Amino acid sequence: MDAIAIRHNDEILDLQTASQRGVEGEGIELDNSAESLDVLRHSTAHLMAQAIKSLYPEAKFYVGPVVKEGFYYDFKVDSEIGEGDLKKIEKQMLFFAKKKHEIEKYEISMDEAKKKFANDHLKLSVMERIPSDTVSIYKQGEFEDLCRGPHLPSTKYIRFFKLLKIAGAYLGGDSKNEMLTRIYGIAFADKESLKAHMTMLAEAAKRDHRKIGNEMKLFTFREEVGAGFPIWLPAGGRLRARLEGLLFKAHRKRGYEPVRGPEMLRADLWKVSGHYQNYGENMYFTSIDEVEFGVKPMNCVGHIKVYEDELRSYRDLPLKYFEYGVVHRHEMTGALHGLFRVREFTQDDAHMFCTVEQIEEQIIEVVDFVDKIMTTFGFEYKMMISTKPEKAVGDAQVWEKSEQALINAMQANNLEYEIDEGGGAFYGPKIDIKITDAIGREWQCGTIQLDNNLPERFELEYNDGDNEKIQPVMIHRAILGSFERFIGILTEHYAGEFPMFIAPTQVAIIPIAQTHNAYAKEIADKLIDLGADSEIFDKNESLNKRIRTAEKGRVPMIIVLGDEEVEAKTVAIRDRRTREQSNANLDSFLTMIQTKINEVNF
RNA sequence: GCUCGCAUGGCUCAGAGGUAGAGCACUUCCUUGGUAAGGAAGAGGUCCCGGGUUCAAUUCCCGGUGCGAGCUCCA
Repeated sequence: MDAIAIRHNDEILDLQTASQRGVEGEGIELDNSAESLDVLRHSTAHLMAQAIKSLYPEAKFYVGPVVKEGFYYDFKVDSEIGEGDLKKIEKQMLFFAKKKHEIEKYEISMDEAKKKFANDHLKLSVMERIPSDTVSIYKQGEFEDLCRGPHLPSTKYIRFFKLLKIAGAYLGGDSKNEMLTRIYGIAFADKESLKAHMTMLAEAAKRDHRKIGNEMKLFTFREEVGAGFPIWLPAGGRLRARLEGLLFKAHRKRGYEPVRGPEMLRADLWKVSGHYQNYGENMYFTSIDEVEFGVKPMNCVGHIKVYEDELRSYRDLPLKYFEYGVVHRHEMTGALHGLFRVREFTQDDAHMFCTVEQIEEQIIEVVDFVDKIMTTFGFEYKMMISTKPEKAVGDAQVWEKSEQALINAMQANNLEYEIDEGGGAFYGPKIDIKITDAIGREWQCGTIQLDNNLPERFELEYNDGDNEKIQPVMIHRAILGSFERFIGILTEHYAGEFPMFIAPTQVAIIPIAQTHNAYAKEIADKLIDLGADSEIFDKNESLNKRIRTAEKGRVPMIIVLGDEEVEAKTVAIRDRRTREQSNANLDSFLTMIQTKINEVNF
């Protein structure tokens, strides 16, 4: 296979640039490696621009970068372009690809470039952001574009691509600027990968938690209730309660104490914490007896008040408080999205107060906790450590020690992690947990954040062995993040087919005729004693209909009861997924359910 | 918050300037069925809200609210 680019001193250079500079390096072939796809997608974006230009000669182009999920190009045309035009553009792209245009590169000075694109205000504004004196132009056929590359040697390599969606986007991402048209697309080195990607997208749409949540009656939203305020329906309530229960026990086992702060606290406290000044526009305020109150957007202040309830000794530390904290945040309307982004949600929040020396062991413990939970749900995950940003508060030494503690914890656990330099919060470094779901999508859930700021602001302290007052370190952490978001992710991860231990209903019981109803009820009662929820499908409908209804309800286990079962004290088990049937006696069935429910412990 | 689009029974959707329809779900009756839709009858809608145009608006226009896509934001 031909090389489409080379790696030179850790830099990816296209062949045009390499020959221009007269350098050589390890060849990169056209495959689905990250480097290769980068080049391919970048060139596909250009091919799209070429196609658009030929269809809409007045088109002006802004930027067309490669992003995580493909590429896009922002541009402006006079006529309206809609979803339906994508096919047409794709066709034109194939036409140019088949022409096998060589992609040439040449450099001109910034002044020349400004002249060249004098009547293209979009390109001019791109150039304003380029500090260098010369710019490069890439040319394929008639089409030329200002670009830094790297690009393929020829359009002939572009074959497996798809334009995905069309949307508006502001010039430079600033809503004060004009709106451009953006088309997103994706490209791969081979047909199979493109197909797999398209299948994944279709699968993702099928798994949309808003759709499944509606079908399974997990939750709903109502216009009259307000945007971003979810309503939990009974089935969702059961699922959520199971999750909460499991997690509660897991916290207790690890020495966390349940606490609870009020929903609203006096605004003065939010001034002390700094939220009033820095997060105020996301908060809801009200006034009670002429005193201003703020509805909590976070739980830390409440937990600080728990800490302050007694004089603390180093012997007490670490102190670990947890709360399923209901918080309100004023998210922008455009950001709201199902359960993923709401204005009221419940965090599985905890705060640890400890000494600087204890940071590392605390982190290790949390990381282990995270591992337990995420592997139970079948998520792969990785950690991202974010270090000190430009704007930061606190002692430089504490920063350094904190960051080192995070890295040590990773290494001690042999965990894969990445570092986001300067990505930390202003008050401390953090670890974010990114999970990968069943169809390969990444989600950010948990986070562990060290905080030197709030202990300072609230003047927290403990007495050390010499009876000196020392400021404790505060660690914020959430593992699921929020129940809302996590249940949304779980719904998509499992496509609604929740495993037994969190399913809203564990067993569907289908008595064949009315004479079997008593036996059905008897089993349902026994299941409740085991902590399992069941639903009896005894409506006046055909057996087939009731089995179908139970199947569509995504209940993990279905049992059918008739004369034989009543007589022999057995159940006929139907596996929802395989549609296979088996028989078991009642006791061993109950034991099996109990085992399945209890086998999960975080 | 911004741009664009959408809003019709519980759900999924069709429809027209002259006050509405389908499927599923629901109710009642018949059917008592052994593993993915048995049959019949029936009930149910201020066509999101507020203005405007019109003899007449659910339909056209404006504003609001909610939802969707994207941007932006995310202590």
